[in-house]
Amino acid sequence: MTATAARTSPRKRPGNGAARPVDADEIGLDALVGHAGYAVRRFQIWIFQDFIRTLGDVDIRPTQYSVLTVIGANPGLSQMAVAKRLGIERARLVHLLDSLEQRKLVKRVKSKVDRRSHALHLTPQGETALAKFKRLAAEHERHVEEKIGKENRERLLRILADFT
Amino acid sequence: MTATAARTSPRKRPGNGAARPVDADEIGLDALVGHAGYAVRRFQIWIFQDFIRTLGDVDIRPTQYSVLTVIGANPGLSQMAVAKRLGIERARLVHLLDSLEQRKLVKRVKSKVDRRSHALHLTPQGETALAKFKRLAAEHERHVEEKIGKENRERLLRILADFT
DNA sequence: AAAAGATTGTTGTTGACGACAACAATTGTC
DNA sequence: GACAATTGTTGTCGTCAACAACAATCTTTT
Repeated sequence: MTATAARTSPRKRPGNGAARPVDADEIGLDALVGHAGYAVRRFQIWIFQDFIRTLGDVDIRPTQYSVLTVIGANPGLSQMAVAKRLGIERARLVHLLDSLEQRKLVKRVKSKVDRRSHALHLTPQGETALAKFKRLAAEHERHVEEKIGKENRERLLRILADFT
Repeated sequence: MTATAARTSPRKRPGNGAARPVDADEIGLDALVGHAGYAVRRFQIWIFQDFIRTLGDVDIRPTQYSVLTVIGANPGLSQMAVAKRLGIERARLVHLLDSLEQRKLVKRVKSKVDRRSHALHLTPQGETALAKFKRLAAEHERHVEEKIGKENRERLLRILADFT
């Protein structure tokens, strides 16, 4: 169908200077409810907030967690490799690593193969810290299950598997 | 299971200053692949980029589109009502409306019921423009279908329906 | 081997966005 | 009428993506 069919249908009180106080959820979203992007955005906000709250005591944000996890699973990676794999700008990764290195979780080792690049490694403290982070992240993941349901979460992971 | 079971398993060449150039996608994500948040984040980035590109000619970003859609479907709403409904900070909405009002798509009408608030309306040009935006947004939505599949998209919308 | 081009890490800028805090004008409550 | 709450506004701060520029270092070409 063409879009002319999607008539907007002003609900009520279309007037001009009305603005009677509306009851919050009686507001229609119209075309928005058919858009995956809108639902995904709202969900992502929720999920990130829960992650940040759940990992609040250890002060680790989602992006930091993803960087630590990838380095932990692939020691010796260059910054470029990590950035590409996670879809982060290499400029942004610089600050992330600065922070993680100050906290003694990661160290940059000058590579001898390519003296431009740094080989990234977890420090011993980084390893034990990451283990704790993973425990908390798993707890966060349980919150997701409680929110959307166990089977829905798995369905969602399958649907979006290509994007990881 | 407890998290100690999730042993990280450094893949190969764990040494210290290695950093041999890796082949991009042979990098393991480890724990990340079990996290809904990571997949959702990557998907959201993809979907927003496609939206921005598809609506690039008319220079409309996702948030602007959501604001226009809600106002179009509920003329006369206050800024507070729109902000609450879309989960936007009212402070942020001020700038969004400034921009949309400069482009003559929206107008703020001083409410006579509550002289603190503004009743939001689309201008005539705003109406016709929104119709075009919706057409383009529908095209973007088709891109999503091509990417994840028609039935997967519907499944996803059902799963995340509560967040809209 | 020297010159030209590409890559890596870094620094900086821009703009969208969420979170907060403060404020004037106005409304609601007691 | 005094006092608290709400609405729009302005401002600051920190996160994040997108670029652009740069020095140091490979890689390729000749």
